[in-house]
Amino acid sequence: MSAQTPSSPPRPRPTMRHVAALAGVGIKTVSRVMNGEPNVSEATIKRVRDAVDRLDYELDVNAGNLKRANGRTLTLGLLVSSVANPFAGAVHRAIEQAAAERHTAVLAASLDDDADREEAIISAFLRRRVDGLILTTVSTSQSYLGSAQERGTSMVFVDRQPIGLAADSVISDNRNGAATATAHLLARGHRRIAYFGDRTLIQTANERRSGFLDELRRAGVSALDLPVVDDLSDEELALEAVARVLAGPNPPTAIFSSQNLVTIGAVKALRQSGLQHRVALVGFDDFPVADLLDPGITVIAQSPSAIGRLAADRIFARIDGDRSPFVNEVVPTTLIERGSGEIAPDGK
Amino acid sequence: MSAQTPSSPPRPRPTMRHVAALAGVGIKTVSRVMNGEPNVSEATIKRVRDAVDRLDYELDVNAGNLKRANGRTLTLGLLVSSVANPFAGAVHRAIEQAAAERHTAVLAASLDDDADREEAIISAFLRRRVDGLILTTVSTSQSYLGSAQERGTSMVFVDRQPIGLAADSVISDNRNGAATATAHLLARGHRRIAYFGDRTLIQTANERRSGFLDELRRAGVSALDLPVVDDLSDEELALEAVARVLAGPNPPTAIFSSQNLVTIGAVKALRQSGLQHRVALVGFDDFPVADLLDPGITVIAQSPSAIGRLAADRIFARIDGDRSPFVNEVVPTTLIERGSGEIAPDGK
DNA sequence: CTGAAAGCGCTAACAG
DNA sequence: CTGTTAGCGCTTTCAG
Repeated sequence: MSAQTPSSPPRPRPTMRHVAALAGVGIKTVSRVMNGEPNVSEATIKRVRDAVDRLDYELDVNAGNLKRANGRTLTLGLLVSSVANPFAGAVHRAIEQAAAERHTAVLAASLDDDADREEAIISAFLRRRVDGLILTTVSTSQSYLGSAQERGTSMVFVDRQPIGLAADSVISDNRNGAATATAHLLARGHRRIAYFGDRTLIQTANERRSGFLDELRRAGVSALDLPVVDDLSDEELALEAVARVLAGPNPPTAIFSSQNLVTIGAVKALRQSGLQHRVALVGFDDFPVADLLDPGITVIAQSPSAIGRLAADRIFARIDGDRSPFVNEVVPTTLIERGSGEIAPDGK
Repeated sequence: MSAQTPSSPPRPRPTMRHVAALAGVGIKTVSRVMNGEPNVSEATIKRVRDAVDRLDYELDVNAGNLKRANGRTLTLGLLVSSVANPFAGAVHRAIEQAAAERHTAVLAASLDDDADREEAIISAFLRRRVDGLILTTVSTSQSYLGSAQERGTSMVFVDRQPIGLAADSVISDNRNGAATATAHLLARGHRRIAYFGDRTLIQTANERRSGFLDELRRAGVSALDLPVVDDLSDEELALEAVARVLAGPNPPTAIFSSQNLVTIGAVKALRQSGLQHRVALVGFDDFPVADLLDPGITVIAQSPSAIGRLAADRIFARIDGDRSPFVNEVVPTTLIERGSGEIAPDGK
């Protein structure tokens, strides 16, 4: 056990030369052993290993990649809305798992829907020469990534499609998911359905809104006089907006909320008005213990881990040289009935 | 907008030499401009900038760090139980925020409480020459980190204290938090309190268990015949264990659950037995919408973002050369009353 | 204010 | 099977 105080000047870090000297071999032989290359005798391997252990030597991968032929850094850059967000966490987890199998490390960063920081964060990844980029972007164009792409940095967009750039992407079936939610409410007889959505600058929010409106049109229900509220960026705003609509004239018999925090805000507003068992609610995106609420919350669940896995598979295929045309993979959503979405227009 | 198919052989990436040639200056001048060093005329700066823009040049920080005096990679390695876990996500977020202010990137990895992978993951960080390590470990000794520490890799342990190694750490006040929860139940008159805990190999689980037992002792309540169940590693196991205890002879009038998933398992078990309004429950660690359940779940809340911020502050202080003695920072917990913990022994 | 030379730690290409 | 030489892209040192 070391002292209770940090060791003063750090002890110098051994290099391959030190290992080579101690083992009495050439530096290239050490390199061979460290990288598991063939053509080294068992005896030599052992001598090198011993020297490595004695010195506690750790290979410097950054130095190696400088000269290495393919220039791979075995590092991925992941940009998500926020690493604290459960959806992003699940995506991250799946990517990390796939990356670990390839001895690849993951740099993660949060964008917080701040378009101004997007380019700076990605630039930081690029300066580190990541092999690939997995991105959830918010700015209005990703064309600035064109040259990085041409230089061999693979990239796949997650939960977003790139704008002004051709690239792979993996997204939830936002439009159909929202349509399914809407159809579910229509099937129960609802005609007065309110929509509460996230910021319209976010692509997925727009898609979900479109899915909602599509389905109404398909059913021949005019959306003209239905409450449609956008830009609900947090629970607080959502609660207020839903409460206002519920208290207004001609209140809706059902609600479709396009995002997690909006759904929770809606639940709170319904409770405050005592309407949680009389007004139907379907939310987009599942959340923990949604089944333990009263009523249980019916949701359109996404598959974040499937999205992460697909994104990882895609990027590694590209890194491995796949030159097939870009694809947009659409991951289906699932309707989970838990009670809130099955309330009839008359509150039964 | 580029083509719908990836560009065939990647176009070569420009280096400083290319920029220097195009700008008609020496390579060192480009270096000065890219790093914001002084002693370059405005005119020269502009010519370099123009060349950089024309070529879309990005500095290679890995190459630079090779020769750079302090050898800083501006990279941190973060090891958590799982990046998909909300506690870890909040810690990560806070660390990332502090890191961004210092232009430092964060490599994140999940350990999944698998002691065998711990050393391998950390070794991967070390091979990338991270400036610092922020770690949630599970193995029985971290003495293998001694040499990395002596060589100047800063490290702080989060949610854990290192074993066999002296280093900084930042943890929740697990023991007092658990004692507070127990005292809260004792104060309501409960004497028959059951404990349900996570795997005992996890340090925090042990601390919480100790806090529970401490407080009983302090109150003169024997824990000998109280139900104490450990090693509940998931919701399913917790549900079964709680259900079994509730159905057994002499069931408890109150429950203390030492972790998130255990708490949720307990909630489900109580519901299944219809006892959610008759048996008190206090859980360690808060979770989303705990206030929307019926009853609301009383918890001992941690401050993951405070923990992350403190850990980041600590590691950056060390990276900046702070040589003061190692400290263990203990972050207080907060009791949040929501109903489930305020049920009296007679179910009122 | 600017640039040439040396070399960071490693791997590629070769020669033995 | 092993070692030597060159040089990855950059920063340092030092001379202009």
